[in-house]
Amino acid sequence: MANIKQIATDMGVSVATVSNALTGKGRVSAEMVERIKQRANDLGYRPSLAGRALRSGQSGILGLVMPDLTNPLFPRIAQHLSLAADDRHLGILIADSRGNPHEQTQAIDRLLDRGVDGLVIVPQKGTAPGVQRVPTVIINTASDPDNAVSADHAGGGKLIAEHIATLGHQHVVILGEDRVSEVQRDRVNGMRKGFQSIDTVQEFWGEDGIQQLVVAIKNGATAIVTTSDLLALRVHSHLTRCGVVVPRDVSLTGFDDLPFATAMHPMLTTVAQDVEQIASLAIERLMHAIQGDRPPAETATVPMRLVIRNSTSNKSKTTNLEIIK
Amino acid sequence: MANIKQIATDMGVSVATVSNALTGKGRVSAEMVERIKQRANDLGYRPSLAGRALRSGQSGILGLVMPDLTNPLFPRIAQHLSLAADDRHLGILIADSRGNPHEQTQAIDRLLDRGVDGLVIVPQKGTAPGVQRVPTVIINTASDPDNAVSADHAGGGKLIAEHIATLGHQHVVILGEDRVSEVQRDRVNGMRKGFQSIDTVQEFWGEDGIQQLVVAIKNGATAIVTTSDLLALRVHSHLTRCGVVVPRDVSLTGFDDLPFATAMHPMLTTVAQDVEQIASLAIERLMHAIQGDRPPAETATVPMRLVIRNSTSNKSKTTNLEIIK
DNA sequence: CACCTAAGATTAATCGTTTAATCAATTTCG
DNA sequence: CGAAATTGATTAAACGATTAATCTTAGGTG
Repeated sequence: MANIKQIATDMGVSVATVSNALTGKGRVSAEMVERIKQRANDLGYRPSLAGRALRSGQSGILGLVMPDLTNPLFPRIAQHLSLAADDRHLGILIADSRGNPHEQTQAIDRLLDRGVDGLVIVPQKGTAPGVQRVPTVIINTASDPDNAVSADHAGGGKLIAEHIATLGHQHVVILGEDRVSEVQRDRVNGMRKGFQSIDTVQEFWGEDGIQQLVVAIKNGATAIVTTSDLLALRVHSHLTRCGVVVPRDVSLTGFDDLPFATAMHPMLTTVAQDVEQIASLAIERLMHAIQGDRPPAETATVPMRLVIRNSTSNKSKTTNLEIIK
Repeated sequence: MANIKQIATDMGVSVATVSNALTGKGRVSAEMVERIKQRANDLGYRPSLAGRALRSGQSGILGLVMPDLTNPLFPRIAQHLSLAADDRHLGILIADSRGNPHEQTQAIDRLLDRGVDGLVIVPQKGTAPGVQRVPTVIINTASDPDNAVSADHAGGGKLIAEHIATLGHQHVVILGEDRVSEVQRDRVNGMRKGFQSIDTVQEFWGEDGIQQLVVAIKNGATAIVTTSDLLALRVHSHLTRCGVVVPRDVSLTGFDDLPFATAMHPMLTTVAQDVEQIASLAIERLMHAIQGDRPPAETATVPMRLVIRNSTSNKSKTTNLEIIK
């Protein structure tokens, strides 16, 4: 591996001159700069980031902590984070917090030990990682007052609820996945706002909730609004098994716009996060913080986008339908 | 940040002694070791990986190159790789090759520039990254002769085909996603092996292939065997729209056992990769190569596992069914 | 012409760790 | 008892880059 000393001796100058020429600092004659760059290029010289890191105290690496790497959102977040980081010549080191808060702090510590310059944390449900030794940005915890970037989950909930309301539904059920998750609660709260003008709003949670659906439909519910696409797929399966047809008998919505949403039949009406903007905002804030600028303390909220497909339709005419089973 | 020199002056010894005490090398009295460790602990000392990396020439970081971070397999690979790496105190740096071969080499270069000790590459469809400056293991290209770890895609194809054959189907169609992908071709080849005793085997590819399905079914096909779960979900949607009921009218299988496979109705019969074993094998080989052991040159093949659910059933009695549309 | 300035380059320290070479003191053994 | 071996510790170099301080030379100025 070619290093700076190699180039220096080749050109008969000091290492300092080479460093200055390559980084554009200090005073080096234009001609010398040119020759040094040429030589560096010929040698295929790549600066040692280890040497640089040691000297500068900065590793050029950001850590990404996810509650669970199999989280369906992880790929997209990772991808856009990675893209945004590439632009700034940063690397992304990943860590899995394996679904429990204790491992989460361990994961953070591992990254810290590696000398990451900053941290992007998607926190475990119900946890709020405290302030760290390095600049940190939290993703997707709307209620966290600290430096955070989040999709506007409440806004998204409101959006999809209003869509349902506009279609004329008067008896709806909100189905959440997990009460512990702040994100899910935010979504549900937003939905309730969007449903203010509606006669009957029921709220169910989890697997039990799915079981109650058919009864609710018998009692007149014409729309089911869920807090996740996976949940919606599960509901769709369950309803199909029970002879309920979406969207003819009941409208159904998801949340997050996962890849399979378009592969379903009917294609799922859902609400999408602008993951790209969230990622670039996160990196931007991190960079500011790393460079010592005081970051804007408030949470950055990124609007969600309603994606209307075929799983929602006007309120069906028949109020009570014949349910099989 | 506490460093080794700090501890040294605190204890009135040389930095070398501290280093030796902490790493367990060299000769230090047991009592001194104890005291130094104690002090290091009190100070919350964490060795600087940058210093260590510079000195040793090893960064303790592995690079993971994926064809596309949104690849549905990515989360699981990343997770298990991350776990296996943690055990060995290694970090995982991710890079996205953004779907094209050119960016793939760029991604590899970026990781190399960062001084990764090894590379795990899940290659772009149809590409075979050459030998790199650092030990490298390729995942999921069964035909690559070099150091590679792969699920036994052909074996998996054979497995699922035999399952269909056992159910009595005599007219089947194989549906592939993309001809360019070696993995997909391996799967299809395996399927053909499992279908040797069967009367009629048709082979379709891509979106066009989906369109031909209904005609094939009209002509007597009773099972559709696909090379991916996502494709199967899409097929299922399409067939449902056409009034074909799975598995009553036709059996359907996927490949990979993605998370949504159990959320479908019927739950998808598919074949699962043992991602955990692939990941740990990959890391293991990488470690051997990094430590200079000559690695086993041949490809490590990890068997796949048949996951029988509800989307497959015995050949239906009616040979030709009335297709709506 | 003497003096000051600026350009262009060098010297040497520094970041934190590892490790080969060395040294002093103690123990072992013929 | 003296030589040799062993133990416990130190010294100093090295890894590759950055950078403040310094030096040398040439050009400009009064």
